[in-house]
Amino acid sequence: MPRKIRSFSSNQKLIAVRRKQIAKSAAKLFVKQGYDKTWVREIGAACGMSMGTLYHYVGSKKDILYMVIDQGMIPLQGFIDKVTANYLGDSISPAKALESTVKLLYQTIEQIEDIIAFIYFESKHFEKDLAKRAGQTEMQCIDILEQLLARGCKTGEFKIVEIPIVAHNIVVLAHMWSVRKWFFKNRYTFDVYLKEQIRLLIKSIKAEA
Amino acid sequence: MPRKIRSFSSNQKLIAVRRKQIAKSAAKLFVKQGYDKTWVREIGAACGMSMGTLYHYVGSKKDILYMVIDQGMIPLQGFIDKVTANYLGDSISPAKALESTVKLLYQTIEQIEDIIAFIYFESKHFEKDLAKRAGQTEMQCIDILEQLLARGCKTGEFKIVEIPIVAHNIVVLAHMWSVRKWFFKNRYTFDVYLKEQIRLLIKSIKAEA
Amino acid sequence: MPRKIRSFSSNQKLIAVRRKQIAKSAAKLFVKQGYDKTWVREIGAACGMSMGTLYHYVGSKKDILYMVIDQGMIPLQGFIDKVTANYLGDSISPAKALESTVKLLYQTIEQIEDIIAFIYFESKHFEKDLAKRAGQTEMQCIDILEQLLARGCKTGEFKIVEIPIVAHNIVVLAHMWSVRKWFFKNRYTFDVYLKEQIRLLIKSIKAEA
Amino acid sequence: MPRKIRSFSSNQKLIAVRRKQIAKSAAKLFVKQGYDKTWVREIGAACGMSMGTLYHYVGSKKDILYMVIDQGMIPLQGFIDKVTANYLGDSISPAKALESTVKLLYQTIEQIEDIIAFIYFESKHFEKDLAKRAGQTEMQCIDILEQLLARGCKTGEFKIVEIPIVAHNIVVLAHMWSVRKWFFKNRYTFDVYLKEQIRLLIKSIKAEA
DNA sequence: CATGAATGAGGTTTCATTCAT
DNA sequence: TATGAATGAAACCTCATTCAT
Repeated sequence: MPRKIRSFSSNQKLIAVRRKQIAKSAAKLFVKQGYDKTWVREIGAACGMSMGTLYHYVGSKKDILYMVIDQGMIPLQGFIDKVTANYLGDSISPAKALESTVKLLYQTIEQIEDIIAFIYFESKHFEKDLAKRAGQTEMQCIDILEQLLARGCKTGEFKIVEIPIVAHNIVVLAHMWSVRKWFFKNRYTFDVYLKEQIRLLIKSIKAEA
Repeated sequence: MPRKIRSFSSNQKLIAVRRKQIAKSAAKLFVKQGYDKTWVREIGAACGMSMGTLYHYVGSKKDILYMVIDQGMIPLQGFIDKVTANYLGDSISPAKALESTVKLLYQTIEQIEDIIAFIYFESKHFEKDLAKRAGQTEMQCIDILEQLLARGCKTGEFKIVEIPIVAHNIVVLAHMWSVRKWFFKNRYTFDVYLKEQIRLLIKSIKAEA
Repeated sequence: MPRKIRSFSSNQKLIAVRRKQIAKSAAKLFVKQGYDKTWVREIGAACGMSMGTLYHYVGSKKDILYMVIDQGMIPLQGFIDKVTANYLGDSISPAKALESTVKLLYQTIEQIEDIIAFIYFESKHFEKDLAKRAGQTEMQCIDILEQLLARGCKTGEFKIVEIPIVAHNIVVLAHMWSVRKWFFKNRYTFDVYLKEQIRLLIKSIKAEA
Repeated sequence: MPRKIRSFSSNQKLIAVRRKQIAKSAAKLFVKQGYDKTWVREIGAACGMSMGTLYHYVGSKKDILYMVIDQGMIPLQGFIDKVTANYLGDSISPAKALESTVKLLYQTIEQIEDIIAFIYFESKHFEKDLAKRAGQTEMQCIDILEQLLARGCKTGEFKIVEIPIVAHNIVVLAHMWSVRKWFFKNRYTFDVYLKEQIRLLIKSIKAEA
């Protein structure tokens, strides 16, 4: 259920084009400066629209924020779809499926690392509505991971006491690559970080001989 | 080196008392509403001071923010001191020392969970100065953990490829109890969360037989 | 090198118009009430702009002060140009040239008497930058007078021991018509004041037979 | 008629002592920073009184300003008395009397140059009442000079068209040593300035042979 | 007689949104 | 459909003065 956004235009195609332009420019600015410190005027300038024009396609600054978050979540939706299609079935071993899924998750999150960091730093200022929207996609990711972990436990490959905690850890540690860049930037490449986290994860959950 | 804060009073004891009152009230409001959305007037009202009075003990709103962060860091400093005194020596086995330290870290962070969450959500808007101040304490925690992990590797109890990543994970997952309350609140008690994270940690790093 | 002043408009012509309006209204108010006791709100009201509008064409109250001073200095710049063009050459006798120049100087200063008085009363509170800007124009006037006086000394028409003091006296006494209106207003017309000061000046410097 | 200043004390002697302390400290601060930018708190600190104590001897910040100006005018009153006693009679030649008087005037004003500059820069902010008070002393000086000049005209030593203008010039140029220090400081000593101004004055008014 | 903690009205500046052209 | 000038509420900080002790 997308947020209803006011527009003074009736040309649906044009609306879509303009909104995508707006969201793209706004995303960059929001990420760089934060939501509050970005002026609508700046967003307009960044996408070559006057303020009047911008307000023809968008009802408020909040609307733009919603658009940015929604745009940002698209790759994660892609991740969910892909995993659901490929890794949730019984055809692959749980360990393999988990590893592939985690790898894909990390890569997806790295793709949108700016948005991820932005959400961490600004979500407090989100209205309930928006926070829930951002949280939902994430919950779906956790959900998928829980399913994979559960399957591994059932087959005896994994031994886990609290599946939600493990699933949650996976997601959070994927986020941290973006959120705590200041710590990792000069220490590791993404590939090393990913490989190491997967190693630790597997070791922590695999059933012992 | 504490930040120099202006005061119009010369009664050091009173200054300390008032500032503690201010920091306490401000912390609550900052955590609830964010820094920008909290008015100085509100802080004054919350601690029963007029704005004029408040500004006798504090030079600016920024000063209050510094005080809040500094106050918040005190328990963590205590943690650092305690661990340095008790667990860094050779008298205890690395595994025991690590477990005690992690437990203490989690408990300490839980104590100041509001501040921790606040820092996560607002640090992006902090001035360099303040960000560094908040980051420093955390780096000290990571540092201590790295030492403990290194000792465990040397004795052969642990087997770790990238110590900084493990240390970092420990701290981050401790934070997450505060930052992502919305996820855990209705699922686990703090004790279960703590116990489970420790179990996962130990399993992920212990040398295999 | 004019001060860079922020504006949110890109219509240069409009900016110029609005700024002139603002400077004009502000000048009146500054002169009447002083800088500190004039509110930006008042300036806005005086030129029919809301505060928001005013701040579209001006970055700060200080900017307005700069504009007022710069506007005020324009006639003096005109004076300098005119004298440089007409009276600094050898074509006119030094006495004639001096007399014409002083007359023009007095008339110019009378034109901007409000600004002159304002600068006397407020320059102490100006930032270095602005004080220098206001002082520079005046130094140019003194400089021109020194040249004229020096030429008169060379031709033997004048006999002066300390040229800078005489030049300085000329400028100061021209200012005084503005600064000390309370003394002269009910005693003399501008023309009598001017004529008399010129007479005294000439007598004080002319070489005796 | 001195301004009536409120006091909570009834010990007249103590009142006088305290007020003198206050005026002295305040004068320094007013001169250095201007009236508005000097806090009552600062004045208190500068003369070692708490704000409460200060307000026992003084009714308001304005009162302090009055005291400072009145204190500052005392040397000028001395000048007036001395000249009245010594130079207004017929016993000395007008030229001699004028020269001595002008010299004394310049010296007196130099003594209180800070206050003189302060009055120039701040008098705009004075209430009518105070402006008049400061102006009155000055008018007395001008008056004395006018008498001396008039006598010289009567004896035929001077030839002056507009006596008030000359008298006024004398006073103003004496002030300028204080007000425009930035111009003279690096060019002349006080003695040279004084001597030169007297020479110019005499030449401009003496009757020709 | 002395103290200094408390008060609170008042001025500058920001920036999302509207609406006439 | 596009423009951008205009609006004005809202928030930080200052500092003279009072009054309980």
